Order: sequence, then structure tokens, then C-alpha cells
Amino acid sequence: MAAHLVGRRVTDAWTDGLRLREPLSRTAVRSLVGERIEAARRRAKFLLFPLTSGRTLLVHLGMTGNLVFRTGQNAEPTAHDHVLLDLDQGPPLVYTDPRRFGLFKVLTATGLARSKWLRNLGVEPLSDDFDGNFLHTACEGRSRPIKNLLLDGHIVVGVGNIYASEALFGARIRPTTPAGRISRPRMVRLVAEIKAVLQRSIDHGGTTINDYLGSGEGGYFQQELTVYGRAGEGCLVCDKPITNKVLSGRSTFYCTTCQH
DNA sequence: CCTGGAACCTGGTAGC
DNA sequence: TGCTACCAGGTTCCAG
Repeated sequence: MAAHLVGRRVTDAWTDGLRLREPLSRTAVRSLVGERIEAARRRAKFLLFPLTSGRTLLVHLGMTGNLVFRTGQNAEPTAHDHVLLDLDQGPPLVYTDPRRFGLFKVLTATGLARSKWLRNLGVEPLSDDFDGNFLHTACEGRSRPIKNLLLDGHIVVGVGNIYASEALFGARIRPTTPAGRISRPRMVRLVAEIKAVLQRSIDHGGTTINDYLGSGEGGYFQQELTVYGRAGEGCLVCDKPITNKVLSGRSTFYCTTCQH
């Protein structure tokens, strides 16, 4: 996005107006015409595109969303294209999302600062701010299962349901363990595993959920998954069957032998 | 303050 | 074959 979008001016804008995670404003999308995209940034899983007017385009891909240029493999429109931006140079940019869990919003500077989506976000998982001390302190006195806490974006962002199970397996910590009862050294190990899992996934192009594949190439990290989605199959360490337990509404995978 | 569950949405799949 | 019920994910909101 930084390479192909920054510096481009929006010459026309279309939306089907279907509601995403929040209603998608036709007026807001139309107001993008004439704007130039000044930068491409990220915070947590939110994409931020500052515009010439001082406003910012905020995009979240939800679980199935995609931002693609309408060219090559993505040349054909799909039934799930929700926003299309014509640019002064190069192919149009399309926001496509079959399950409409994403966000596409245009915010003023103050709107951005006050946005509920960006307020109260935790630390970036790959930053130096996220270390064993930080996580240990954040978990002090907390009784929630450690896995639930890892999914809580108010503490650390970017750790989704799949990577939480993977990192806890790597650290040999049972997902149900009350967060406040995990020692500092084990938190150091856990943080290292989270960073390693995320970095390896980025290197592999991400994880494509089950058999769902968006346009373009899917991620290849699912080939690397050690516990997620492997209920009943043998643990890669001890060969005992992997357990699947629902923890606050989310499937959680772990080995009852290796993880304590 | 803390916690867990519901809600949002739809394509794929398991089960009848 | 065709229907229905359920599930997946990230995030906020609400009730206990």
C-alpha cells in the first residue's frame, strides 16, 4: 500500500452502501473524491491513510476483508466489492469483504483521536514495549484465563485466536491458567513465543482460515500450525490427542500433557 | 473494576 | 437432493 497508494489522488469513488461492521456512509465515501493519500500506516489491525484535507481513511479488514488493486488476478469485480476508488494513476483500489466484518471510515482529526476503535489500544506485540515484565505486570491480580487476556486488545494488540493457541503451546502454558498465577520467567518465555509466532506468520504470508480463501494468494502459515485446528490429532511433541475447549466463546486448542 | 457472553455477518459444512 | 443448524473470525457492548 505504501508503494502503490501513497501520493495517489482519488478521482472517483463508489460504494454499494451495504453495512460492514458499522454502516458504510455513501457520503463519506463520495467525499474521498479529490483527496490525495499522504501516507499508509498501521496501528493494531487498523490501516490508517492520512489524506490531504487532514482527515484519515480508517480501514479494518475484519476476518475476510481485503484491499486489492483491480488488476491481474483481481481484475474481475466480485459480488463482495463494497468500495471502489478510482485513482489518478494505476488500477482502481477495491475494498472487498464477503462477511462484512470490516470497517471503512473517513474520520476528521478529532474524530480519529476520539475514535472508539483506536482509543485504549494495547501495546504492539512486536515492539520493545511488549516484554515479559510488561505482561507479568498486566496480569497481576487477574483471574481470567491467560488465553482470554492475550486476546484482549486493551493489553496487547495483534494476537488473534489462532496465534494465542499457537504461542501458548510454544510456551507450554495451558490456556486456562489464571493469568495472575504465571511466573515472570514463564511470561518472558510466552512473550518470546508470541513474537516468534507472529513473525513467522508474517514471513509466510499469514494464515488463511480453514478452506476460506480470498482473492489472490492465501497465507501459508496454516501449514505451520502446531495445535490450532488439530483437535484429536497427535501432539507434535508427545503424540497425545490435542484438546479443543471453548474459552469465552472461542475455540482453544492445547495439549493436556505438554501444557501446564 | 472485572469477567464472560452476545452481537455483528455470510459461506462452508455437518447432519438430517 | 435440499433443507437447517452451526461455526469461524475481531471487536464492542452489555449484564452480572
